[in-house]
Amino acid sequence: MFRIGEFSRIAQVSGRLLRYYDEIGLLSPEYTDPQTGYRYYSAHQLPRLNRILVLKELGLSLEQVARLVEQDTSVDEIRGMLTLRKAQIERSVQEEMARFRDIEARLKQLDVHGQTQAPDVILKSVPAQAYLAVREVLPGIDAIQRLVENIAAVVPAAIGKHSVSNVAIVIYSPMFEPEAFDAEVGYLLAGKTPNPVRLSEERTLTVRDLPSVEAMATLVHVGSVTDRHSSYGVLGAWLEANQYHIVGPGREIMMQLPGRGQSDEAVIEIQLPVTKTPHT
Amino acid sequence: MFRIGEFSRIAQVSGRLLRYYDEIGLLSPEYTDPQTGYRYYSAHQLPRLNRILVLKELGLSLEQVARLVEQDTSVDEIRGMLTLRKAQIERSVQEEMARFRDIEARLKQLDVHGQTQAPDVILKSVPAQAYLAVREVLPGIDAIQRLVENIAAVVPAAIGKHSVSNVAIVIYSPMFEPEAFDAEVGYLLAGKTPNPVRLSEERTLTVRDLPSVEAMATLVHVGSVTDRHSSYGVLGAWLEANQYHIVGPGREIMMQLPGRGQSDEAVIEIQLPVTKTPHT
DNA sequence: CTTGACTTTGACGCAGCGTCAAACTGTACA
DNA sequence: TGTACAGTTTGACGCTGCGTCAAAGTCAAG
Repeated sequence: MFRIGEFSRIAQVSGRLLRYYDEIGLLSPEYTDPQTGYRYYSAHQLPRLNRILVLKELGLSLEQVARLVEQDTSVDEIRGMLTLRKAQIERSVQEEMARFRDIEARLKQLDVHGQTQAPDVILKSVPAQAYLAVREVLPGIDAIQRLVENIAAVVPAAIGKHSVSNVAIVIYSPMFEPEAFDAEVGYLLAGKTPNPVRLSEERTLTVRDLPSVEAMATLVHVGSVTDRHSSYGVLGAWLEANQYHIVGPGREIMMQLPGRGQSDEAVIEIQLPVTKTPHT
Repeated sequence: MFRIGEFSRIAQVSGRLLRYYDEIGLLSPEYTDPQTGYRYYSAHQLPRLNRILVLKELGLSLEQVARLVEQDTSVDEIRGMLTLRKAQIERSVQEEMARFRDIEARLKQLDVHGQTQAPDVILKSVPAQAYLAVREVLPGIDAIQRLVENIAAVVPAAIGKHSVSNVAIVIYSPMFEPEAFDAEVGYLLAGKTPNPVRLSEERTLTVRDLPSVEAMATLVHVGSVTDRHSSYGVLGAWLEANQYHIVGPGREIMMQLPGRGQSDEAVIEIQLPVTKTPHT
């Protein structure tokens, strides 16, 4: 019989660990003196402790380890837990390697451009959204901008400030036709769905539904509304580097409209629906 | 300006996270109402939040993230932290893959033998140890066993129970010569170094030094002293599976001597010094 | 009997929030 | 103008697996 100090030296573990395992019932000393509380371990408990240690090193939780070291655990259950853990490891290795590549890309960017200020791309899923908008083919980006301002001036007043959230644009035309934008412009809705809003003789905003998107590569553009292309460039580079490609119409959410003084900074979240490119 | 709820929906994070980041000074709202404590966030804070989120996803601690998002952090420091993290990831991937292989081996063992009771191999380093022993070439395992019993009966009484720890055997002959064991037998010492002990006319135990070993593959054998070979088999299989090979004399530490009733179970830790086999 | 090495229980700390709980605030509607 | 309800505040505990004191009790040697 060993006292806790000697036993811990033999097994190369700390006394605190042994006390903790006793506390949670994972490994109790063979005998505990009821007077003094002193713990006495036997050499026969070493195999159990060792098994606990190796299972723990495999990354299993102590709760799982506790199940596995009970001898009444069926072989099937053991197999199940190990198989599960194996799958977890596979996933975590994949994730770690993705992080690794991401860090490498950032380091390369640091070396090449010396810049640390590129906006960050975030991959997220967005839910379906009610949308009060009008779809049109517009002759240029400034036409869109005027329409946005027009809508921003009229709509909140018409249906109540509290039931709209942000101005959003959905761009259906391929990115590279600057002369004929096929786009939807309008407000994302927050509260209950309102009636259509007449903007002018030719334009009426109606309620539509923006579908949910599982994987949306997004980035927040801050600055002038006219130089969004740089942000699109960053997004495009990210897609390429991370093996994604575009699978639908992009969106732009105007988190903050530019001030009328025209030099005020706008904040726009650019969103592109994507899927993982099957890697060769 | 958004209140915390809307801002958290926009950024796809929980309100609790935003409050926590405020608390630790990582991201504070642009304005906090001094009367009510209400937090008001601006769209311009989204890029910072997003940067925090991606850096966190890279596995950096919030403390590190806090450094990186301060704009007065030098490019070199950023490079250093990312490079460090990259190295960490490499290590952790290696470890995960080792665990993966270990689990696979255990699953295979489950399938083939249906057994869950094989003793567990533990890799550890052992420190140098004072050792009171005699070295001899013995004609067989039972001769060793008798010598062990002889020593166990004489030595503790001679130099005091408290200054010895366990009987140990060091085996210098290659494992496969059952007829001529070149071995050291004696006691590991705990307290101060004693004088030599005369065991019989021909045999005297002297104090030596067991060198420290960095990597020792160990396993605890429980049962009869005569069937240690099965445990050696397990150890050998482990070495092969994990790409280790033996680089020195093995040891056996008798954690628990067998009872005189001869059927009593002994507990022996078998130790083999190893190094990693360079993989092709 | 004293001393010094060991051991006991108890408590806090860690990282990064999730998850209540109790008490306020803001606002839409009647 | 009152009220109901949704949103917000601070505060606290929980989680995982122990490491690290601290104060108080125990053991064995001299």
